[in-house]
Amino acid sequence: MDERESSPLVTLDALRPVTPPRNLTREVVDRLQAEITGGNLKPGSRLPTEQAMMAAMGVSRTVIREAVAALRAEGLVLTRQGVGAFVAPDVLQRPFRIDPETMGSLGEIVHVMELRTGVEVEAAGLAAERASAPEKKRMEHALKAIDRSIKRGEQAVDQDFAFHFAIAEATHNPQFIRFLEFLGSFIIPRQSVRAAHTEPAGQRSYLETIQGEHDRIFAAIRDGKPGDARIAMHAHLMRSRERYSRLAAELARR
Amino acid sequence: MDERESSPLVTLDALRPVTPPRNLTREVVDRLQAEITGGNLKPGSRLPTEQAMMAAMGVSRTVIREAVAALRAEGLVLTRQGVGAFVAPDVLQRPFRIDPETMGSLGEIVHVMELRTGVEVEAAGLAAERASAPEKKRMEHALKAIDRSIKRGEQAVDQDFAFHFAIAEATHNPQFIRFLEFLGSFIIPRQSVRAAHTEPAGQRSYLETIQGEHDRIFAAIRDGKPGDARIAMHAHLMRSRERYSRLAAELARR
DNA sequence: ACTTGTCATGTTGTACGATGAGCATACATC
DNA sequence: GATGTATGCTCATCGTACAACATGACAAGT
Repeated sequence: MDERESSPLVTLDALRPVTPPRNLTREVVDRLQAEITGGNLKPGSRLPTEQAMMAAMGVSRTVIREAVAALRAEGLVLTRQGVGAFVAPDVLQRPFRIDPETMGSLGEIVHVMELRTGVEVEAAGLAAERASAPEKKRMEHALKAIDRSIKRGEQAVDQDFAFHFAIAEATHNPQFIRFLEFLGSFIIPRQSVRAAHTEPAGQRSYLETIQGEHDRIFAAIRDGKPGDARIAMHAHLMRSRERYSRLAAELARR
Repeated sequence: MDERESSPLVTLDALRPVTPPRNLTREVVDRLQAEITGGNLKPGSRLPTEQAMMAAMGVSRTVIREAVAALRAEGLVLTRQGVGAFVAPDVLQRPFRIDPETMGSLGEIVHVMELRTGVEVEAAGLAAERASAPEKKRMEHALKAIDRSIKRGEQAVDQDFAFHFAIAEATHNPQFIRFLEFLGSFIIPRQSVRAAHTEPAGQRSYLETIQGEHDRIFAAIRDGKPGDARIAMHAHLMRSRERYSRLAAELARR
């Protein structure tokens, strides 16, 4: 019996990356955050002074200050020079996040696409009400850029996004622009999955079908028909969603 | 002519809270963040050393360290003692935030409501496709709770939200639930403005009108009609938006 | 009585020096 | 080639000092 084969250090469980240790700043952030979210430190209330926290936690002022800077960046705390640090009044207003880890699952991608559908349908309706002539021109240019990309045998990913972005801009509502930018971070995995499952000839036909849908969306916006724009955008995004729903179902069967 | 009446300091425009100055840490955070989100500092790439940044920006190491702590808290940067600070690999996947400061403006409230419209319209359509019998029951109970609150002379704020929340749950998509929770943080100012501008008798009539709209939404969902659900929800939220658009226009004229 | 000015005290913001801890690389040894 | 050691670099923490800001108390003026 070889000794090395029974050593626990040779098992796969041990041979994985070592997690870096937490530093003191992280520890202080977590403690203060727990006090805030746990309700012991109410919105608007004043945190202990730096000196008091130093004494109570046994760390230097640097660690306290860096922790407060971190909490400030997270929007949990406001500081006023000469006065003190305070729990932010709107502390419960946390950001909306999509965990990138969940985007590895096709089912989760579909969920995000459903959310996107709602936002983009409403954007199309608002754009039809509000788009200026230059903004309509921009959409038209974006459509032409998609055409050119398809002719070159490319997938028109960036150009596709630019078209949708132009619609968001035409809403004259910065929240739509920002939300689409936010969602833009999560579009890439979708595109790569598309590339992986479509043959070149079928892919071009597919892209041209999508471009037809784009044309219908644009026509409704150009002609100032919000209802038509919504319907066209909804149909366009519904088709993409169905494709991914089918993929998700196939993978679930494996 | 009294001198004080012509002094510019007596006008309402000057007599508002003075914005505290940005500190150096904030300045450094914004600069580094711009480099990261602007693409000059790629995910995984190493930031300049603390000494280099001190020299380049003309600030002390304290300011640099506090800025890096803030960026770390926002997930943009990872630090390794002895090695350096690095742009986080998944840096482009940022949270979606609504700045609470902007919610003091009625125009911005309308923007957020427009975004919410898109999400809730799609949620209503999906709920009509997917709601189970218990979930429909939950919506029905929520409607009854609104009725009871109105009869008591209350504004049914929480009950109203519960009805919309039940719809989001019936989508079987956690992103809708999470987004509505996220938006829930911003609903309160809307409710308070509503209270300030409606007389008691008109308010009850208004709430009953809204409840009629809720009934139409619920009927479409219960009967499994996604198109009708979307139209009813859109009409419901459009009316709220128009009210606030009118308020914003009135305030702009003052 | 009310308003303005001054001063003392407290608190955050910034800067700097020092030491320790962790990491990567270079070089020596086997 | 593998292992051990030394060195230099960089972040983490601590401590001191001064600047800037804010608040409250008290005095002086009207």
